Amino acid sequence: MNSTPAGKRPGPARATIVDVARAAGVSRQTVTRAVNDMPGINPATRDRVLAAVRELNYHPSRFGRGLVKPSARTLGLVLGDLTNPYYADLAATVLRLAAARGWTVVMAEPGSVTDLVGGVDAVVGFTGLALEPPGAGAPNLPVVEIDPPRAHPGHGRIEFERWTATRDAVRHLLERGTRRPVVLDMPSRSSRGRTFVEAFGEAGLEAVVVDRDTPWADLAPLRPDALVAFNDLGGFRLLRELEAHGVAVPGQVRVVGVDGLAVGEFVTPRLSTLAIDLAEVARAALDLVLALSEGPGRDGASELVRVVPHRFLAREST
Amino acid sequence: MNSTPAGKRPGPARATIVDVARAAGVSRQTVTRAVNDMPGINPATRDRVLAAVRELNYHPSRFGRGLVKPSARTLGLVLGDLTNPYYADLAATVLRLAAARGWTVVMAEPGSVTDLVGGVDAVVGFTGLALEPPGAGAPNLPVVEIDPPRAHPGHGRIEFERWTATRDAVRHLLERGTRRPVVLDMPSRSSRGRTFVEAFGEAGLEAVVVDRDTPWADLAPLRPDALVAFNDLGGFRLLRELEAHGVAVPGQVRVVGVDGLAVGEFVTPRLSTLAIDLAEVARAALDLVLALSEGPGRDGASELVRVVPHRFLAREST
DNA sequence: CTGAAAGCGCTTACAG
DNA sequence: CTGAAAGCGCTTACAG
Repeated sequence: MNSTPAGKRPGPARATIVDVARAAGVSRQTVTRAVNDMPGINPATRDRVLAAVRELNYHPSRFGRGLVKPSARTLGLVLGDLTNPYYADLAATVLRLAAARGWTVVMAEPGSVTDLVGGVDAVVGFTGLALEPPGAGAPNLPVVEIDPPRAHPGHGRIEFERWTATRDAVRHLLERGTRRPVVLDMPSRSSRGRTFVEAFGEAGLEAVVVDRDTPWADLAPLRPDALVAFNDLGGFRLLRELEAHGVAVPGQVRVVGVDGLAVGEFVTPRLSTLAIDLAEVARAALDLVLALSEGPGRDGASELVRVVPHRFLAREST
Repeated sequence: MNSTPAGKRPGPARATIVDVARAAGVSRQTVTRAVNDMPGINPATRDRVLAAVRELNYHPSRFGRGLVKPSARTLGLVLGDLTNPYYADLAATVLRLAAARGWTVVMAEPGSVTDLVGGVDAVVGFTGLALEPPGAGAPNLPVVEIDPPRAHPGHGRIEFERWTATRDAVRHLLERGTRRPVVLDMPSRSSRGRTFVEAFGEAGLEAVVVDRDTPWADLAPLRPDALVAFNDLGGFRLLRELEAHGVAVPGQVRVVGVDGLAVGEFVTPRLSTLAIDLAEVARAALDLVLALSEGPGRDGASELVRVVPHRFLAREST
């Protein structure tokens, strides 16, 4: 009498709208009306349907529903290791903002971005170059990249403005007597590192650039009086090493980080840093994604970029 | 000749499998074969189809696909504010493990858990009591709760074993001369707080319990010589306040946290803490979810629980 | 207030 | 190697 194999069910098969309709003795769309709280349904009927819903433990399939109403949007959030509070803080804000806008958020690491394609309606994050899908050409999705090493045509972009804050930091360091600054950077050189080197240059100082993970043992021979860490986490590491070696901070060596992590308030001495308002980054990224998702004409390429400024936070380590 | 409204398209409508089939001059299932890299297709045909795929920027709808193959599983991860490294670290591990198992992870905050119901195939996390959906009865989903305040029938559960580590911590504190311990806890009293109070009791000491956010100004009158923070973040806060007030740690007051955050290594003095292996928690939770998702018989309720032990990490603050 | 029909985009047997 | 048919679970007009 029905199309299912009949008799014993193979397992805990989820109840469908048809099961509920049958149990309540109504049609499928009456179930829809009751479940989705739509008008034009007899209260008694609704109650009967909801009772059946409860009884059968029915939950609408997201697939069936998604097929029909394209409104349920899913955002792919691509971030580095959440173990780094910088990414975690950003994720926290994006999550909150996305939920407020009715989006669902799927998380992925840069390595598994391609799993996202086809599963989400838009992508936000530090996608890097991992975005190129293997076989099927570039994804048609709205993509917003945060602080990408280089612009990607067609993608939205959140750019970090570092000049003002970096100059502030350099001026601050100079005022405290810095003469031999060392900048710790990635082997491939980052925008943050270059900006610091240039700013020092403007001030008449030539900064030495070394690898971001260089231990103090290898730093000491350079006799630095200021260390620019690659990020706050690196700054924490430096602070610890300096303390272990009995080097006074900021007395002998000043240390500045980049990111503006909240935990920087808890280390000793508290870490001076180039902070960025992660909430603003998240907000800008989400706005851009929305614009890309809905806006039809993409003529003004300038529309695709949002700029968020850093600011220098002088705490105790400088 | 086709069923679409014809003529001008309303917007950037996504290409469907039918569009690709028409463009490549093949049937729908040949497109499926090419896109999903299935056997039994002429290489030339496949190339032609893939060319059309690229041209039309086609990506299979996750809804159409999901409707047919129930294999693409989605995990709902419910955690508190990722700003707390404890949750962030856990999220990082779950993400990695879930990806390895082929699951997609949707994140939600405890407040918006109900958005998840119907959108995911299982739920893991600190769901608390927020799990009760408003109208539609309890969800039929496999649910694994992490360290829940109380057991929830039918749900899987990751339990934290605190006794051993707590006794170790108390013994350690006593050896250092602790006589007036204060435990900072939630107003509603937590398992961690109660365990400490009992362990101190076993050792013949009566611990004073105060609110987790009590400032040092209100703590000082109690003349404590050991402070058990609610978690590591609270421990950091205490460390800072103590330093600001010129109180020696661990000389005058010993401080111990709970969580075992990696950043605890960077504060001064480094925070002693009750650590838990978050990777093990994540692994246990995922295993349980898998068992609940597939295992048919739920007779042995003992099967639904996994226990993960804390261990005491003596660092510098005690 | 309620229901019969059509269709969303895809895949899985089943024929050729 | 390729295609016609059926169906996954749901909602949206359209009739009654």
